[in-house]
Amino acid sequence: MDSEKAFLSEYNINDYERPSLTTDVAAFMISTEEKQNERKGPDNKLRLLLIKRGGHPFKDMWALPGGFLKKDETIEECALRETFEETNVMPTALMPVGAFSKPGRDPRGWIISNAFVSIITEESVKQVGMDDASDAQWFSVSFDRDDDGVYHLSLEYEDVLLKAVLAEEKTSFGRGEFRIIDNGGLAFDHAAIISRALTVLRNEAKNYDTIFDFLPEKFTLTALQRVQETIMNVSVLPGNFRRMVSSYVEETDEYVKGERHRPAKLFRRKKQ
Amino acid sequence: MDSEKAFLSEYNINDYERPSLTTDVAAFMISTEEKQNERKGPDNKLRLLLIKRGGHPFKDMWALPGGFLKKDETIEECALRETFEETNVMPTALMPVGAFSKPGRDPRGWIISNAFVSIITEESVKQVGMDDASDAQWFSVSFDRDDDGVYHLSLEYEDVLLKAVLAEEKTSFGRGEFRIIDNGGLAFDHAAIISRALTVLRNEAKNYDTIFDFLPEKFTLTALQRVQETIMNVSVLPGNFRRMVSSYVEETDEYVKGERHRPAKLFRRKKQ
DNA sequence: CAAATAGTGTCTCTAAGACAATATCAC
DNA sequence: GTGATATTGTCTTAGAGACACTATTTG
Repeated sequence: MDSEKAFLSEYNINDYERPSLTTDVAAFMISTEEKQNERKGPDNKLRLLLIKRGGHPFKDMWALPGGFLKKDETIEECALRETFEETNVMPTALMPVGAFSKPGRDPRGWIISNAFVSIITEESVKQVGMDDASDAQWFSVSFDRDDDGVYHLSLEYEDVLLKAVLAEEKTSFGRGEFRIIDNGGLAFDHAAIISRALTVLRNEAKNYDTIFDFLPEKFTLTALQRVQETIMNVSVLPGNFRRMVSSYVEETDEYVKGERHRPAKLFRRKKQ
Repeated sequence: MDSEKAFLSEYNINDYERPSLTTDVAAFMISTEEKQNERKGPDNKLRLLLIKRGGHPFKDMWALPGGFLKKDETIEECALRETFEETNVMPTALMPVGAFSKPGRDPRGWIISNAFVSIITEESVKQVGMDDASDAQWFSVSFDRDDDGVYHLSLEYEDVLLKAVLAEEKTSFGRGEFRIIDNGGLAFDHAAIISRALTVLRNEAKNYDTIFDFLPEKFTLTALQRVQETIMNVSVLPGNFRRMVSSYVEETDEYVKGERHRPAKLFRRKKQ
């Protein structure tokens, strides 16, 4: 096919106008709040990694980590690289959330973003050791639909409270699209990206397949249950939960001792 | 915030190297093959819309409809526009499949594609009236996993037979990624896009929510069942299917008469 | 022993699969 | 009537929710 070679040598990609392409990453973690009262187990919270923007636009507002795609990398590689550069946290798992392309979503111009959900284990966060004065912080997440069908996304870190309000527009498929009513102090359209990311995460957590990424290799079934409950914002009876995940995990012969109650056996994910 | 205004007036997006962005659309239809024997109902086939490439690269090979994103349109609008321009078919529903960004996927250069699944009703195809000599044709689809875990994608239209072979690479999430072993005559990485699109479509069809988009407003339950069975490549007992979709549909008082058997009541989708 | 979590067993309810039986048309 | 699909009902089974009960640790 010499004519194909000839075509390609003539072809100049710069003849056409092009957008910029970014990735944004909604990195979630489950944090274990240490016991506030004696004899009580830990409390779990779903947390989202945000960075305070140091430059324009949206200077000093909070945003998802992410940045511009470089040549010779995939968007997944870009998402990992940017997250690590900006927060020092390296995600272990990435899941696509979708593309955001509405004209005007970025005041700098024609910029399309491909967004991802990622999952970080508490272990790896502790290793990084996040500075309180850092620009990157873990915000606790709450996301609910009120009786009028309006969604409220609240993100909280120490004395910073971001409260965004969104409406869901039905598209031809079941998959809804979020329209921002109040961005609550979040940069760009990140309130909508976060809402969609949470929806994707919850949908995925139904399969008992995603939730393992929040935990270290060996874990107790109770820890696994707390992860599930925290993501889905539901509560399950322990007996039923154990039955439901039983086919996804296998025993080890190790135990967690030293707690003020019966030791729990450690499990690991079963490689099907 | 005058400093933000100042920043934006200084900002020149052309200072950075950018990719080109395209959309590709995997448009599916269920075709009703007319009865080959007397007294027998119609046979259904899942079909995919492909176009024969008129120019380089991959000249004369078959590809998904799609094209470059224009300024001031969303990627969804681009997907609809390009599909209509290239095939004269206007999709009624679009569902995102993901972004394809592996370097080298397009010989013209740095080009990222966002792919969609779309669904076309047989009705609207008949209205368009597709020419046999046209560059756009509906290929019947078969997609199966053999015992070795290798996927075989076969697309057939008259005497054209495209047989692609793919492997599934597990990613950190459940969602697999398809690697092309043999593109079977499909342009670019479209064999992988089609495989992923079929996976997304099948996953979605489980909800009894997507399948209505394949049919006109009023339909018989048997027609609905054939759609479901064709997409999922399974067969269901009629009684059970009726029970399962009963909450998604509502009766009309119209019937389809003139067939050689008991007339079937027409149903419509229930607006929940 | 008390308090707490770990872990097991069982009842119930529901949704889905199998299958049988009846209904109504064209010819 | 015959052959076809339409439509309804019932039996069975698998899985999830509710709940009660036992086990094992620390203080």
